[in-house]
Amino acid sequence: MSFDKDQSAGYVVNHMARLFAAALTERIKPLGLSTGQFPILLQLWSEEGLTQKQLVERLDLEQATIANTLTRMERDGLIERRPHPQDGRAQCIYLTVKARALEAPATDAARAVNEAALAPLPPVARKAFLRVMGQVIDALQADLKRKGMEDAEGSGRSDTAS
Amino acid sequence: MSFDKDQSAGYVVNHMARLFAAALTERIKPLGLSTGQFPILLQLWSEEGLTQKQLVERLDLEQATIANTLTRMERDGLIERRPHPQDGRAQCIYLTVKARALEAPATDAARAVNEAALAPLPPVARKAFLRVMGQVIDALQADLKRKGMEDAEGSGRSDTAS
DNA sequence: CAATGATATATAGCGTGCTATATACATGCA
DNA sequence: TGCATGTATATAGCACGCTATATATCATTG
Repeated sequence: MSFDKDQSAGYVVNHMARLFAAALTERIKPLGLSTGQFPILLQLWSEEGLTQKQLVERLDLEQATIANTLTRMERDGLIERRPHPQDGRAQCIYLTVKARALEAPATDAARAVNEAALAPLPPVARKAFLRVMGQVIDALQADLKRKGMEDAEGSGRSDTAS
Repeated sequence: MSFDKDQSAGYVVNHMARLFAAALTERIKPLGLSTGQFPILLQLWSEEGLTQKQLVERLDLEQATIANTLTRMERDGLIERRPHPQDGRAQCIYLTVKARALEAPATDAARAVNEAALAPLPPVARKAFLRVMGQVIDALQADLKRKGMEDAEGSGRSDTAS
């Protein structure tokens, strides 16, 4: 019957995610960074010269999302796109000196956010929290995959209706 | 030193939130609804005729966000904005017949998403998960409040620097 | 009653993420 | 070689959420 949003996992997760984003924004805005750039920077700090395709494979984001974020990062002087030596369609993404210098302060900022968010939880509960979120992520990915297949089949055969 | 995104609460929460949104979108798109409309509908299903201000107070969203979503909902034939009888600045938001009819299927869809997401968790763990998320939300809100005050003070007095 | 300040809503502008589609280059096969 | 197909990136267009600001009305006070 009734639907209490504060008891709905989806609602609470969304709210929590927006608060995480706000807290991270507060801390990295002074560095000239924004939240969407963070995952890409994280990847490039550990492995530079990747193509956009490789970034897409490593981050759980769509190609178009990454392309747009890269454009903003180029505009902001964080990355350079250099032509790929073998493949004329591809580009290799390199960090600027400026972006390389931000690794320590930016990861410190992210750690501070996590620390603030998990402050009320003892270490064991923190690990449990991450583990549970991993399970939920897996369950949702399975659900999306299942749903996608159902919908694709349904258009060809209609005997699944009964 | 290293920063593993899959061990970072902020990253994982963001990922999980996007999956929740995708799963809900799959299920309510056939109803002609989108995720951002959901919290507003939930509120109006239980209490119609509210003003925008009252919605802002009840939902953890900014006024501008709600105003824009209401405009899209009006466009989609889900709500009507009627002038407030006493206050010429305000409007009362009413659901259309169409929107009222969507309560059962839409809340069913949301319940199905939560069920799919929490499927791997036994009931006790589900409750614990919600409880922990509540704690994290409180901690982040406290952090944002603290941060906001610090920044405001800092511009007036500089003796906090040492 | 007029001016001032507060309040309700709207708008501008941006970042993030998505789907769908266009474009440009690569590759493989007739 | 040339054409079809595939792949890497770009672009269009949208929803959602935010901050900052404009506008219109209310309420208060001189």
